[in-house]
Amino acid sequence: MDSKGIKVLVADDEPDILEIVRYKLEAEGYEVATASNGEEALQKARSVKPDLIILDVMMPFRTGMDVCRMLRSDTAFHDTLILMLTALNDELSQVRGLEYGADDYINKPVSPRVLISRVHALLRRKARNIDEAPIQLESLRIDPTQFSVHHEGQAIALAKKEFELLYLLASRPRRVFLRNEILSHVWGPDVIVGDRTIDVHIRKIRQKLGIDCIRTVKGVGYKFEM
Amino acid sequence: MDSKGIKVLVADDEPDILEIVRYKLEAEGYEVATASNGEEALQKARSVKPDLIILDVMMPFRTGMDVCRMLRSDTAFHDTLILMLTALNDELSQVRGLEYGADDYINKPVSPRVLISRVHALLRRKARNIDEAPIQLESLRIDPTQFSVHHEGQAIALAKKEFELLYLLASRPRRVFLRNEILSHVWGPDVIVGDRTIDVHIRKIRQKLGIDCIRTVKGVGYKFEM
DNA sequence: CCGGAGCATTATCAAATTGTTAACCGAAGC
DNA sequence: GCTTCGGTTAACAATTTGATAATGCTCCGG
Repeated sequence: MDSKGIKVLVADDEPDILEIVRYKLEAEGYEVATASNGEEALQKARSVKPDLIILDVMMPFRTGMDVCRMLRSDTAFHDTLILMLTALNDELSQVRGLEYGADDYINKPVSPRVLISRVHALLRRKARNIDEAPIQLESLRIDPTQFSVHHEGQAIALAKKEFELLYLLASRPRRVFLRNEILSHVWGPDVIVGDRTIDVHIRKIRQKLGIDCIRTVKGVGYKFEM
Repeated sequence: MDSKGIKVLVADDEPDILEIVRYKLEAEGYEVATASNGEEALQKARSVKPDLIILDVMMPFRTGMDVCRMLRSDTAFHDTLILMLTALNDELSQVRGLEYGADDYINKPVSPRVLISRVHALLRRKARNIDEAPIQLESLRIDPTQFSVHHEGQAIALAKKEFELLYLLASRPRRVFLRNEILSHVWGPDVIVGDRTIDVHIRKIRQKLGIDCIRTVKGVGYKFEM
């Protein structure tokens, strides 16, 4: 239940890899910025203020480790996640990446699947630690830290999946979420469930909330709108 | 699931694997073409124009990576999905598969179930290629992210086809779109529908919008103009 | 004025999509 | 072990959408 306006900066000097990673991340709903060298990565980090930075170790102008170290010494990036991509079996850089304060690192070559799942994991971790922002929309309050939903002061009990689904939709009011997106965010990227499963959960949410705030966009998906 | 008219090309030099994959894919309703070496894969790709190509890395005449790279350098295959089958633990080819622009890859041996689910996932993503740029023309706002149209603040509900048609026209104001162009963009390149179908949708849009912003160019097509 | 070409409109029907209910299954609690 | 709850699925109902046919309109040339 993430990727509401979550920004990821990807820095790699290989244009192809950059594009594939961008594609994959965007398919998961993240906002993606890219940089093709260390210097650009620093600049973009400052202008974009991403939640997560994926850094290739080997880059022109500044190495990923350089960038990592500089970001970490800046308090503005204190809780920005950094994921390092290290060269094949270059264990030394793993160590040093860690020393410089990366939150995770992956050995190249890396499959897109693995990368995405690590990204998810990192962001989930961050979300838990830092605390996810409660959403307040008119009289409806959705608080992920308490896992609770209140409407006009009344507590409404939602089951886990129901809550996650509602939280996803409400995290970006009026944006349409395709059924695929919903599946991949609430159920996970590779989970296969039946076609009617989403509907049923939507129905339960509508039923329990008692207010009409989830719109069906036929042939497309669902969106939250008060 | 639909998978109507979706074409998949499978290239592998193992006849048994080829047949199993073909069988599974056809059972899912895909149209399947096969090739048993790299050269043949290239030819078939050009003649069949598949939506997705499954490439074995190790093939005679041309390796899968070779084929992948050649296809990617051809603009006609720019948005053709490529799924690479790599030998077990052949990590090097993973990297290179990525560099050459495969959209995903799977390590052999692969279970048919997994293969099918990856294929589904890839095609779903492709299907969802909404251009995410909202269009704002005077008091009319067309937002593909929200799948919504607003005129002077008022939301106007359009059905999917109507929305896509309007979005196409509005994406290039004052440019005339021929009926063929409209058909191939909104309905797809190979869909055959009657002559009056476009008219009917145009009418519905005009009706719902309430403003006269779609001009008929007799004998030619339609254009958007505020 | 007439007739045809091309488009607009409307009604209608089939297909696609979603809503709803009930039943099932497994895991967590009692 | 029994019960409850959440999650999933299946089956069917309800709704919406898209496509077509039929008909009307309008512009034009003859």
